[in-house]
Amino acid sequence: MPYTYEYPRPALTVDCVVFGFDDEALKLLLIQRGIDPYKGSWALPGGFVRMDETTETAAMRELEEEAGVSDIYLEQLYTFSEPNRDPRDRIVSVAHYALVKLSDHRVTAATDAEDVGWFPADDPPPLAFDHAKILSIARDRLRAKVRYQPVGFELLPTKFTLRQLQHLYEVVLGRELDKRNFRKKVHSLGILKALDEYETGVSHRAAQFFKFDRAKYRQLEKKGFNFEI
Amino acid sequence: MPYTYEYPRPALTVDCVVFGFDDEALKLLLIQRGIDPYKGSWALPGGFVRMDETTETAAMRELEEEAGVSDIYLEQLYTFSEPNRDPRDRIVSVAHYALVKLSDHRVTAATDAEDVGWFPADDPPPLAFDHAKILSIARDRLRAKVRYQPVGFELLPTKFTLRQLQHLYEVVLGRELDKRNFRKKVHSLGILKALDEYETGVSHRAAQFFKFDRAKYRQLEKKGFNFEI
DNA sequence: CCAAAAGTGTTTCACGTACACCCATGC
DNA sequence: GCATGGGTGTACGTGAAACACTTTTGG
Repeated sequence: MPYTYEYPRPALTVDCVVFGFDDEALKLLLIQRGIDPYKGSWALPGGFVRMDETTETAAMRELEEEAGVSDIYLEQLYTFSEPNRDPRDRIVSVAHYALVKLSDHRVTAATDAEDVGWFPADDPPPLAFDHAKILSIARDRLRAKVRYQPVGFELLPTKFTLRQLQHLYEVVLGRELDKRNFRKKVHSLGILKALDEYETGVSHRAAQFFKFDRAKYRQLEKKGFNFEI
Repeated sequence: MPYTYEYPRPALTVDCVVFGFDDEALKLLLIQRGIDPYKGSWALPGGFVRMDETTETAAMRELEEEAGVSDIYLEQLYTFSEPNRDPRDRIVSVAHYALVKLSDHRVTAATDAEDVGWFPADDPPPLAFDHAKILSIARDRLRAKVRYQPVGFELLPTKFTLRQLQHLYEVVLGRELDKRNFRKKVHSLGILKALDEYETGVSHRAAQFFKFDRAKYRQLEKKGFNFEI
């Protein structure tokens, strides 16, 4: 125990709320804890912050280590500091939230985790610590953010149909959208590029695939927009 | 040095960006550091988080201790964790921002502070550590928040004129607003109560005083609104 | 030919924006 | 009486919202 300080210090951890989308529902990445406390419970991936990294770096590292997930969109959410949020010790946690393309990420359990998996973000299993509260705040943030930032796209595969995009917005916002108004709005933003490719093997008219216009997408990300649909 | 741990821990502090409004400009509360590092420099008020308090509690306590400011609106802003942001040690800081009625708060220097004062938020003196960056993020947040939350009111005295309210919005948003449209919008929100009181001693028609309808104000705070003016 | 989803325009209404004059008060 | 800011209404344009039918494909 070589680390000694004049005053007591809380331990500092990160937790990650990782959202994915599978064309049906919004999913949440959880790990099953392999150690106490809450051994066997499902929890948000996360861990201790090292002395040479920012919390964002720590969050990315933990996701890679615990779930094999890398190269994702991630940002800071909120810092949770209630003195008794962890039964062991005073632990302050900086929560982050992340968006991934589910199709690109096969998850694999690793250090400190017995298992890892995707669960419905609106109906997860009981969570360890105060993770249910963290999740709730992350859902609110995603719902708010989707209205003025094109973050929704982080959740879709590179090529996608307008139906997929609309369904994603419907799931995140929790209500149905009008097809014509949705398409009008999305096209008016000018961030989609139509591909010369269509769905195959569907028993109805094949939908066209789209991808993003990266330049315009970044531009819009910066100045924000108003998705009032 | 009685506090030892198995792994190294960053120190945890809070910093506070306190905004005030004096009918002219947006002001910022700063303390002059009485101890090294950056002794003599101006800095955001703040200090170490104790083991039995949340960061919000710590922020309130430090404001009371260092500047004699209490009973204010305060919320968490962002956590800064760059490993070299403090030259002494690895210090992670949870920044908060606060809004106060300038007229209600005479500030007084105290512990660890040589002096304390209000400075123009858009043109402060050179700041210690990474506090200029923290201030910049706080200003962005205030500008964004004022559009969908009635936070502006936290900055005004209990009784105020529509002119004062409009001027506050002009200062925060950084542009002039149309008087008639502003009044139409504010009245349509229904959160003001006209008082039977008027300015005195002014060499022009006396303006009417208003205060908030607390109930409707809280309601609107919860569900947000759209101040697109 | 039937089921299933793709794709496409127009009308209506709410709200943001621009804009000019009379009123009350102190000096 | 004049300088100063308080207080008021209307017309226009943009953008969100509501809404129905034809097209394509597989079985």
